Amino acid sequence: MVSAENILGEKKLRITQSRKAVIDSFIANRHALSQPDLEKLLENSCDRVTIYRILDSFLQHGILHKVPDLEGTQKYALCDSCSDHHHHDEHLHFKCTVCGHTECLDEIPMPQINLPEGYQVDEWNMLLQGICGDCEKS
Amino acid sequence: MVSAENILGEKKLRITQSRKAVIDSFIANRHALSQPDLEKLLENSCDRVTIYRILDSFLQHGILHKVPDLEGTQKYALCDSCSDHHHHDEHLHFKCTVCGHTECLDEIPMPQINLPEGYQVDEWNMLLQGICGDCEKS
DNA sequence: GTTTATGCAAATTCTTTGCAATACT
DNA sequence: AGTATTGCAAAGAATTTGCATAAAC
Repeated sequence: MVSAENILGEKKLRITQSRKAVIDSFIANRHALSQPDLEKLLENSCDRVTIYRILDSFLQHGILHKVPDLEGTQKYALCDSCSDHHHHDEHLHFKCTVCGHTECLDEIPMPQINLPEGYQVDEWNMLLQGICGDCEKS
Repeated sequence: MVSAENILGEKKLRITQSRKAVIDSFIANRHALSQPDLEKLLENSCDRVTIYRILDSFLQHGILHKVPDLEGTQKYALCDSCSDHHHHDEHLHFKCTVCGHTECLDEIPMPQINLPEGYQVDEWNMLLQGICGDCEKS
């Protein structure tokens, strides 16, 4: 089981209340969160600006990765196997148009793609949109 | 050859200076553009707010589609075969980390993906990032 | 005690809305 | 002429920066 302390300790980052609160939000809500989402969740425990800075720092240290979205505001999710400055989030993202949540589908392999000559790919991101298993039942 | 007048005529939209200017920007720059990009390109020919409204209208009429991006500001590109209210942009997007441009790779087929039971997909978007053919040469 | 992170204030950028004036058919 | 689009003003979000205070090691 991942804990905020574990994650911060591994990355040799100071264990602060704000950082723990941000990580705990991602653990509790299993879907991707934006800065405004976090601001609402944490309005009593930490400042708006602090959240921006924590998100930046977590991106750099491979604790969070960016999640593609077509709504304008950037979303983030916990990394599974990212190292500093290099992300290895080769997985799919699924956004449900009913509940609005975006989840990482880690277990599904990324498909093979043949690019034209001369293209060099470092990172790839995929966003599927539709109705998730939970929402379809209701 | 596509022209702004053709596109607007087909969609039965009024042919205005601003709309032509927006479409011409997309034709001239072959990569995806954001509202701020357009605002710079068109600062003498049309108003900031007008650009937002044109982008909305073009999305609805299938003239433009959203392009996934991890930088926060939404990007748009010309649709190839979209109809009103339903987009068929099942193609890849490639963002070059050197020149910063995102292009549509229409000729590459979207790979097949097997989702878990109960997921229903309406739309899918893919963003590859790396170095494009042009930038790699230099 | 030293260093790093946080909070607050303020500025900047991005986006939306209302309404009167203008341009299009 | 009639209708749809635009421009302007202004408000509301989202994001960034600087600096003094507070928390972590």
